[in-house]
Amino acid sequence: MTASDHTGPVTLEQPAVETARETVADGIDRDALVTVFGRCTVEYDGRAASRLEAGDRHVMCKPDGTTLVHTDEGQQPVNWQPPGCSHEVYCEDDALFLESHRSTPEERLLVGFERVAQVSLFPISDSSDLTLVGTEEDLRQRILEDPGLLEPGFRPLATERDTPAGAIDIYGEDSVGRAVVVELKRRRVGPDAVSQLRRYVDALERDLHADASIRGILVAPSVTDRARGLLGEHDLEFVSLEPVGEG
Amino acid sequence: MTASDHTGPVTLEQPAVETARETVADGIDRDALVTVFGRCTVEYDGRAASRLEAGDRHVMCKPDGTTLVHTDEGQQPVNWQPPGCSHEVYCEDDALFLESHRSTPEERLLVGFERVAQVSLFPISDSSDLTLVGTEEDLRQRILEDPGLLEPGFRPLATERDTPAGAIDIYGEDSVGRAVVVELKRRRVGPDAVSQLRRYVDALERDLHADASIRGILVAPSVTDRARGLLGEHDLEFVSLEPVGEG
DNA sequence: GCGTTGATATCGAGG
DNA sequence: CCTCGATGTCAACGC
Repeated sequence: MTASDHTGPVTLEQPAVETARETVADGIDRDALVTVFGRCTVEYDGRAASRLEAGDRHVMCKPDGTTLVHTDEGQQPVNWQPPGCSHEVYCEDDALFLESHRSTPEERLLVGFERVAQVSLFPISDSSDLTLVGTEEDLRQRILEDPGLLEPGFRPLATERDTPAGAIDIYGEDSVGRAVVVELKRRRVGPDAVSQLRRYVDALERDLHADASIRGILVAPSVTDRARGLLGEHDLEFVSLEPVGEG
Repeated sequence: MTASDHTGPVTLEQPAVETARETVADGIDRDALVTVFGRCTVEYDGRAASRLEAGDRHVMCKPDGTTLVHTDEGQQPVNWQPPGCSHEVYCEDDALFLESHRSTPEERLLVGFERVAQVSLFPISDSSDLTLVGTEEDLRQRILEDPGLLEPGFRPLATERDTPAGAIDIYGEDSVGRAVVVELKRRRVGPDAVSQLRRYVDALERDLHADASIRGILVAPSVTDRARGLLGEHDLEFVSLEPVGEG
């Protein structure tokens, strides 16, 4: 390893299409992150089908098989292909084509550049992990470490307890020994979460052949009006709690 | 307007941080799409909180306020900020900082480059619209144009019919005049869709004070085993249909 | 592979 | 603004 290994990006501006093709092919071959900017059309066919007429876009091809087509607006790419695809690049009729394909499901993305304004290759290999705080897992830990946050006398007995309807976030007992199903959400909840909790409570009642009713408690920072109504209809309860303290 | 307005991308390689700052600031000011590649740390604080240690990443700032931080892997950015944020750029301790901020909710993304390998400005303004086929809306149109696809004698009466639980995709009557609630899904469905349909049927029964039971039909290409079981438990029906014909 | 659920989901429509 | 549901959701984890 020498200092020359720290090669920076390679950039071509306004390249001829054949030059662009060679450079992109080389980048893909060397597992570089490749970007192409220029005027292009985009076609997708697979889980759905779409077409985008000519316009200026920024295309990124990652060594893991991802392709992203970005315009000047929006967090989401206007078109894309997920990881695991194989990239191909070729010229035809004086245009540069980037094609990204996979099976299961069968889908294909084709980007055709009538004009290439820039091609860049970025040597990149990022091993750093993101540390994230404030997830549903944090909320679970918070309750397991201090079950009294749910209600005085609550005792957790299991997490991820499986039922025919799916896994229960926290299963436990209240101060008088009644079974409790706890469903956690890291943010404000709507009707879906109530239905989900109801499914778990129903499934557990069948599982346990319970004579006494099982309590269901939804834990989240807050709840919408419609969801609160559903909670009442289904005899479910709500406890307000955030994933991190002092939030 | 002259031909010189068709200025291509501006690219700097291995710029000094102050030069990079000026160029990025100029790009943001001129509503260009700005990319910065180099070794950086990333901090986020808002709906959750996260930190990413130093590594090589590709950062994109869009004129609509979006920021995206991409590594060599994954379709999703490792960190980001949604549209509507304000970009800021400054130097401190010989490092280049990109800061993206918004309120409601209060959140902030800070990218600190200890080394900038490339800065690019892309002049871009894309007006082209994506045409997409194979959506839930296509499935609805397909049934409305040929209600017999659902079952012989089905008559649609309304779409988006509102109930206290939300809007029903298609409301209609079967061949003997019974009310039918139709829930559409463009792809294979799990338990959630069954619960959703059950909510709608329940809400409509209350709304209509119906003595006769209301039928609920889930329309999708296919259904998981667990969802099929739930359909049976809840007296709901399933019809297999895809968003596009000959799919 | 499929099934299920979480996510800083994102996005758009509607009130 | 908030609420609600679709998405070519994506991604992780379990089976």
